[in-house]
Amino acid sequence: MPRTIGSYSQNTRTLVRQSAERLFARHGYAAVSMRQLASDVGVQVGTIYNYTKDKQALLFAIMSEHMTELLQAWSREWQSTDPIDQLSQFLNFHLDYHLARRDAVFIAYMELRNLDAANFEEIETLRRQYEDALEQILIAGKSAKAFDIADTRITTLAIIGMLTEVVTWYRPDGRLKLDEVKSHYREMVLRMVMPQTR
Amino acid sequence: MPRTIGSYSQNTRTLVRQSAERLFARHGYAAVSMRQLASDVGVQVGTIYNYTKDKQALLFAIMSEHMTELLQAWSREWQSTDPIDQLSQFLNFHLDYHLARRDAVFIAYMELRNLDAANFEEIETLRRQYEDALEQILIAGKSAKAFDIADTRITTLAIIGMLTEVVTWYRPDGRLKLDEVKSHYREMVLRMVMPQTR
DNA sequence: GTCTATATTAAGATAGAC
DNA sequence: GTCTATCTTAATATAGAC
Repeated sequence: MPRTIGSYSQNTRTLVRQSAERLFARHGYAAVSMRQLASDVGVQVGTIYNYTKDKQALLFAIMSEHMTELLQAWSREWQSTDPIDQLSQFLNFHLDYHLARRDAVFIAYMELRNLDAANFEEIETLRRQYEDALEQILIAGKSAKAFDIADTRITTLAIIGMLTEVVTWYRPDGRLKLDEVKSHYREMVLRMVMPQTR
Repeated sequence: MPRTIGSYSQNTRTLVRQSAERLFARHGYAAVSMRQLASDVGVQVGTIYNYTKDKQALLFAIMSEHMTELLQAWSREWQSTDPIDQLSQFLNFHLDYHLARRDAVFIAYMELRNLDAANFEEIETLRRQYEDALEQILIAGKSAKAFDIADTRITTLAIIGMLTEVVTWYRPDGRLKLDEVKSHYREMVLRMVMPQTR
């Protein structure tokens, strides 16, 4: 039987990337050896170096592409001009995207310490851009008096912290369905930012 | 000049512990070698093994003592019976305690992957107890109709996620004073749980 | 593109002298 | 209690054959 083009066998570059992402997320960058990675891919260690300059480049590629794709995906996603809708869209987008890419997310949050100084700066810039995307929504909503927020920066960080924490415990077969989780978070975040009469 | 008892020179056991906590927090458990640790303490590597069975025992001791002390400190702290006061006390306590012990906190959140299975279970149990301490406050407040909370477990995790995230960015010389940070978070959390008329 | 073999360095841990 | 010396294993990375 002839090989179906590009279907049966993934190329090694892809496999290296997938294995690295999974292993780094599970055991941590520093704890994973190039031999372990090679064994997981199913090649010998020398082969890995055909696809990456060194171990650091592998980590940086994973984090950098993750952050870039995250920013691109959000820029494609958002459209509404109503502050509340924008915020809801962001919450849904963030949870969907992060839960679908748990390994990359985990790495992006946990492995900052293991980046070279130059690589660290680049990733931090991207992360900052993502935080700013949310803060812009809060700022616009505050100007329009749709939101009542004392400090948009703090609120931005609080919301992202609270949302990202979901990645550490959510399981598809857990007590709550994803839609329930999303609606709970939507309610909590809206309460945080909407004008109140207490 | 005679040595002042217990003042000038800390004993090696203490130094090993302090160095390990700082180095593990900065570089990650897996990335720190016993030689690096010894050098930081100012002894040779053989000496380290007079104070720990192995590297894993060092990590477990740091995490286990941190979690135990955290739980003890909270049990000493809380007293009020009014739900809103209890929650405010928890927020203040959590931020004060976590910001004062950033290294241990960082390790306790980042290095779970590097614990042996048995050690992991033990730490998870302690962490769960701490989460439960907050959830008990929310449950009691909900029963007393002081709080309006759809799902106390989700709200517990959201609050802890949002508070702990502060550790990653707060700096004593930053834009906001600690008291300002605390009051912003108090406001956000109270909005999340208080009955609303929107 | 992958393998084997190897260079080099460093890791965790222990034994025994002082 | 600390040091030096050492065992053993494993790490990153490269060279060169197939």
